[in-house]
Amino acid sequence: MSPRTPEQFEEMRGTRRKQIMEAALELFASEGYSHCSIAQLASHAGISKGLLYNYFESKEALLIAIIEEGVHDIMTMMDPNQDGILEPEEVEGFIRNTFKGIRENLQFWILFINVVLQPPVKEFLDGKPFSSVMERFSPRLLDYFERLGYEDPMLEMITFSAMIEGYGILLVYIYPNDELPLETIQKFEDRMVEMFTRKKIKK
Amino acid sequence: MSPRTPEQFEEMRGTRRKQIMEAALELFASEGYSHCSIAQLASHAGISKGLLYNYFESKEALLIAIIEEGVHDIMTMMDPNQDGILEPEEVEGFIRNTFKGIRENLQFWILFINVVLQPPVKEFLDGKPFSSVMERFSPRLLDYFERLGYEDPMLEMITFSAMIEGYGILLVYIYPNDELPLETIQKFEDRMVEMFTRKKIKK
Amino acid sequence: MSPRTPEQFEEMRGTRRKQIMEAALELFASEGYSHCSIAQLASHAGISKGLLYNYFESKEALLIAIIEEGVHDIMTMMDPNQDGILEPEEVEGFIRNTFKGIRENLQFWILFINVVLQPPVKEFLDGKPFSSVMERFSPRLLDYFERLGYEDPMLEMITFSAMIEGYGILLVYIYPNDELPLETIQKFEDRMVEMFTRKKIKK
Amino acid sequence: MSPRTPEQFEEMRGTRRKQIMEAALELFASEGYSHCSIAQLASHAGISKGLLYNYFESKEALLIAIIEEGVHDIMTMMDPNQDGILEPEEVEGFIRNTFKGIRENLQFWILFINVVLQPPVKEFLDGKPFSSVMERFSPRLLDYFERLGYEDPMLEMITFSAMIEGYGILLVYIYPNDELPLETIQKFEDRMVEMFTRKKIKK
DNA sequence: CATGAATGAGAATTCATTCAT
DNA sequence: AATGAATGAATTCTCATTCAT
Repeated sequence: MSPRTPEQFEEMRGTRRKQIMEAALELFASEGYSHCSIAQLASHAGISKGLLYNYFESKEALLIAIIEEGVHDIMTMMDPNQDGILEPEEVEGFIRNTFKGIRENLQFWILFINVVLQPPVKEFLDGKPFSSVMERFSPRLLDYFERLGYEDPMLEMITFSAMIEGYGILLVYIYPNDELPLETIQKFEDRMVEMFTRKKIKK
Repeated sequence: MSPRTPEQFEEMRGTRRKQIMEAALELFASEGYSHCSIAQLASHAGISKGLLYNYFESKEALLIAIIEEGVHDIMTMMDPNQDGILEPEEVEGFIRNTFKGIRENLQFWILFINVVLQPPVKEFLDGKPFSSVMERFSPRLLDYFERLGYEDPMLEMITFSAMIEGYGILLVYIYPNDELPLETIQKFEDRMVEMFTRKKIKK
Repeated sequence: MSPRTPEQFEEMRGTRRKQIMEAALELFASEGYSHCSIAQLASHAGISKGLLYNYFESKEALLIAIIEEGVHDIMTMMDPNQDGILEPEEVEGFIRNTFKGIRENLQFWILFINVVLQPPVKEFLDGKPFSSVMERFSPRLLDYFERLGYEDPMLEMITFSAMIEGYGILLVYIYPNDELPLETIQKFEDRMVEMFTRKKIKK
Repeated sequence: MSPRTPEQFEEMRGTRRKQIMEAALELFASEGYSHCSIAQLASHAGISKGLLYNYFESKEALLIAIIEEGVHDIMTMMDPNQDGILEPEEVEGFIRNTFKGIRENLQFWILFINVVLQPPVKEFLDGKPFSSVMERFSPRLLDYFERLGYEDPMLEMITFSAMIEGYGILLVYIYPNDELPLETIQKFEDRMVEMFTRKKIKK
């Protein structure tokens, strides 16, 4: 066997890392971060405790890596064009993509809101580029509602945010096992699009 | 010095219990349940570790007691008439009272959603009369939207629930320090009342 | 109500003390000394923890008091004439009384061997007049077997002791619930009497 | 430095386990189970507290492991041929081996009777193949005495058991420091052999 | 790279004993 | 005399992290 090239090593590392993160996400989401021991995590990933530390500095670092990656994935899905001025089609896209993202990464979403709502864990998210999915979006949304002539842009933004977050909670907490009819979900999306992309005429 | 009467002891116990629960709620909400040690809890309540166990069987039992009391308080506030058929005025009352309840027990609310979203902790809520604030309410809401002629009662209920939950999340997570203008909150409430208490004419 | 006389107080104290000791004996014997908490003991005696300390300095003091009284009772039963030279009738009496004593105070006996076999607890028995039921008896037994012409007095004493102790163990450990036929017990006694009270002719 | 093989790990574990059990036996026997703290046990075994839990689930599990092994050793010594019909030579072997076993594992024997006599601890021995050293032996002994023509087989078995148990107690409790002359011990054994292996002629 | 034995700080919990009333 | 709330030291047990091999 010829010795592996540096690139091969690098790729192996990447694969392993991915494998650990996936296993950890599963466990974190189903058991809760605090209840998972390193031993459990390692065994669930099929490796030894020592090796885990070869890839992640600490349990918390592993968590952060998972969150960062997940948020990045979702953010990417939400809005590829992050700098311009929002147009109704973009808001519609945001709504539909967000919902799709939540549904397709439900496990991650569970972990995310768990983590994000834990007061002491919140800290390490501060200043990070993802501290909230909505935060970077807010000013542009406000501006958007303003331009479209909504009477109270702030109210619209609150309603918008609440409906997005509330939908996520519902999915995770009230209907965790696909109990929500797809048709209803579809209608809920349509309603949001309807509510937040129609030009208003100020009185 | 005559010995204390059983009544005196009873009163002492009641006061202490309250005091411990209040201190614990503060700490749980600000630090997260897992991060609070018994030592911290006791010291924050101004008592010894041992005494805490005189009042609560375990850390978890303390948490449960707090949740039970809090849920009871909120439930009481939401709907005193729990059995009849829902009328629009009752739904309006429910909306306004729920919001009021959340605002006035914000600390409890923080703890509640934290707990309720932690997978392994969720279990001990199962079968309890409050497993979700909404759960008991749902069937009557469905019936209510049906009677009022809403086109898709299920969709209405989902929207309703999502807006309530989402509002709670917003308050706790996005605007934890009263950063949300009261006026906007007021308008959000009004909008919900408007959305869910107007009789519809089915096509 | 006329105030109680000092004698009445004294008697009350005595009664209470007795009551506590009896309750404690029950619990110690059934649960084991280490597993009984003061709270359990007090509650089983129908009094408060504080009052228990009014009568006994400590948990250990309570145990010692029980042991002392029990040993005294058994010793009294075994041999009222503690100083003279042993005669066969006395040895027969000793055997029969010991067995009777064990049977009639089985609960105490359980506690006694438990305590006596616990290495660290043994200490506080050292130097006490009862450190072993047999100890004071041994020299006189040796002398007795000598006088009766037994070939090896030491062997007889060992056999004698072993049979007494072994019988006690059997009763407690192997047949704790009166499973041993009275007839067999009777014959065992008779055999011991037969073995240890017959004059021997040295070769 | 190549990593350790599973076999190496296995061997390390075995050695450590043994070492911990031996240290614990010493301490349990000399201090009493209840009085030994995990800290003491670990320090006496020269390891950290945590490591002890790597090998034994709990303090009680450690005790049970020790008892099980010890009983197994003694049982093996007592009677390798566990199923056949008893012959006098086997009974003689049993007597001599039992005594030898007790003498050579005196420390274990001390722990064993301590444990076995503690009411609440007794439970975990129930149903175990060794609940009493004698228990499995009893039916065959009864049958044996019957066949040999002893007048009251039950009486013989009781006497037999009592002398064995009593001897053990004597050794531990009355003469813990080799104070009993070997010669006397020898004679006691001979006497038991004499008593229980001579064919009787029923009247 | 890979293992899991080993550590030790810290967590929850127990309980004999004290003490104000 | 009587109560049980209150204490805090000691105990059992957990687990993230290190390290020799």
